[in-house]
Amino acid sequence: MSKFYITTPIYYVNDKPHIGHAYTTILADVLTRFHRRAGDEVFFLTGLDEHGQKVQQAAQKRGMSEQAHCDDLAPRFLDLWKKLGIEYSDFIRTTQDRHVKVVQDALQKVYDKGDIYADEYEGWYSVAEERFITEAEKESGAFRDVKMLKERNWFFRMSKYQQALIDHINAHPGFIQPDHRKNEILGFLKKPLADLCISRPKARMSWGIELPFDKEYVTYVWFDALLNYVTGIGYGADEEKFKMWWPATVHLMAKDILTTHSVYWTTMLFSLGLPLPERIFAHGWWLIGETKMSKSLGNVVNPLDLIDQYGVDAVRYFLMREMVLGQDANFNLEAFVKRYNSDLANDFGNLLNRVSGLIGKYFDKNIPGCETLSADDEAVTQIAKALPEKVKELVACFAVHDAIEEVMKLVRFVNAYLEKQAPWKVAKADLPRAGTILYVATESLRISAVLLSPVMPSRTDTILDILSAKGAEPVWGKLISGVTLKSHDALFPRIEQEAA
RNA sequence: CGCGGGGUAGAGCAGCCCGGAAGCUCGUCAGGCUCAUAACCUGAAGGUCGACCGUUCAAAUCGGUCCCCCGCAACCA
Repeated sequence: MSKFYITTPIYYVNDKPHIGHAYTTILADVLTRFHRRAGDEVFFLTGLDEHGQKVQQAAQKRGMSEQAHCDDLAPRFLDLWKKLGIEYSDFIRTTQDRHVKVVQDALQKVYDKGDIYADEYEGWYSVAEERFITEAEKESGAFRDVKMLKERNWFFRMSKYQQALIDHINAHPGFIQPDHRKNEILGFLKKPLADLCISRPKARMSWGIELPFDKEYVTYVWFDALLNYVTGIGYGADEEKFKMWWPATVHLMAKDILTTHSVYWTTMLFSLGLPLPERIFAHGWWLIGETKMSKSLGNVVNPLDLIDQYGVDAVRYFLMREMVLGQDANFNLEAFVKRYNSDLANDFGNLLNRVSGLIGKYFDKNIPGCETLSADDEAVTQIAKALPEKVKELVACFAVHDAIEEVMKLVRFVNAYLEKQAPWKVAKADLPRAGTILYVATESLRISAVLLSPVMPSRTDTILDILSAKGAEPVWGKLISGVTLKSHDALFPRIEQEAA
C-alpha cells in the first residue's frame, strides 16, 4: 500500500466552468478511484483561485465586494463537480484563512532567506487591461494604449535555482510528463531565467494577499495560487498531515500552465526548502475543429448539457476514452454519439442484456454453476485474469484511454465467444454446459465492470448490484453461482441518429 | 540554422527505439446468427507507410536531403 496525492490546478473563479476544467478534474477523480481501489491511501485536492485583477474588476462592475462575488460564483464549480461525481478529498479556496496566512508565512520565509528583493520593473503596460504585457503580446497588436512603464516591485530570485532545476529534471526522467513536454521545458531553461516579479502595488490592484514585509503591495496571483498544493494539506499548520502527503504524487494540468508549474512552482519549493513533487503531468486540449475550447472564443460546450441528456458516466467515459495521453483531442457531438453507441450501448451494455436474458430464460434468473472449462473458455478466463494487472500498469503511466481499451477488448472478445459457443443452442441439449458458458461470460462482464468503475462509478455500480457482486475484487471466480439476478433496464440505451 | 513533436486505408490511431508477411477502432459493402439495445459475429474492399536518395538479402522501421502540419518561446483545463 502506498500513498497517492493528486492535484488539479485551482481554477479561476471568474471563469465559466468548461469542458477543460471538467476533463482535468474527471481525470484526477478517475486516477484517484483507480488508486483507492488498488488499496492506496489517496488524497485528491482541487479548488479555486479567487484573487487577482479580473475578480476585482468583475466585483466592482457588479457593485459587490470581491469576496461576495467569489462566494456567488464558487457554486458553479462545486455544483458541476457534484454532478460529475467528483470525490475530492478537499476543496481549497485561496481566500480562506488557512491559505492566506500560510502564503504570508511562506513569503516571509522566502524573504528572510534573501530570495526576494525590490527593484524597478520596466515593461509594456496596457492601460486598457491594467496590466503589464509580454513582448509577444505587444507584437500581436491585440492591446491598445500600450506604453512603457516603470514601477517599483518585489522580485523572487528564480534565476538562483535555474541550474538546480535543470539538474533535477535530468536526474528524474519521469518528473515532467509526457517526454516532449519535458523537452520543451529543458529548451526553455537553456536561456537564462529572469527573476519573477511577485508583487502588485495595491494602488493598481488590491485584491490579493498582502506582502508581510510591505503593506503597499499584494502578491502576484501565481505565487499565491501555486502554494495551494501545500496549504491544502496542512503546510505550516498541521505538520503531521503535511508530512503524510507531501511531496505530491502528481500535479495534473493542461499544457498551457506547464511552465508555471515546472519553473515557478519548483523554484519556489527550492527556496522554501521543500521537496519537489514526484511528477508534473500536462495533458492536451479539447478542440472544436482547429480551435481550442475556451471562454474567450465563445465556443464553450457545457458538459452539464451532455450530462443531462446522456448521463454522467457516458460523459466521463467519452472524455477519458477519447483523449490520448498528452495529446489534443477533438470534441464534437457526432464523435460522442458514435463512441457511446459502439462501446457502451452495443458492446458493454448489450453484453449485460445478452447474459441476463439467457440466464433468465434457461436458469430462472439464477447465476449458473461453472463446470470443467474447455479450451475456448480458458481463452476467455486467461484474458480476464491478466486484465487487472494490465490495467493497473497502464493507469500508473496515465494511459487511461489504453486501460479502457484493454477492458473493451475483453468485452468484445466475450461477445464473439458467446456467438461461437451459442449457449442458446447448447442449453437445449446440455444445460450444465450452457451454464458454464454463461458463467464465464458473466464473470468476465463483472470483472470488466469492476475495472471500469473508476471511470463510470454509477452505472458499473448498477451492474454489480444486478449481479449481487458489489465490493467483490476483480479476481476470477468471485461471481457467486446460485444468486438471483435483479431485473434491470438497458444500461446504456442506444442513442438514435435523430437525437444526434 | 532557437528548441521539440508529427505526416501509415474515408476518419482517428498503433507499429519505428531492437529491420524480417502493414495492424486496431469507427465508417462502407457482403454474409452469418437470431440470446441481445435495428444489437452481436464472420469476411471483403480500401494503403506507392509525405517525397527523393542511400545502407541492406530485406526498410513504415536505420542514415541523408527536401516538402508540409503542429507545439514551446513566461495570460488562459
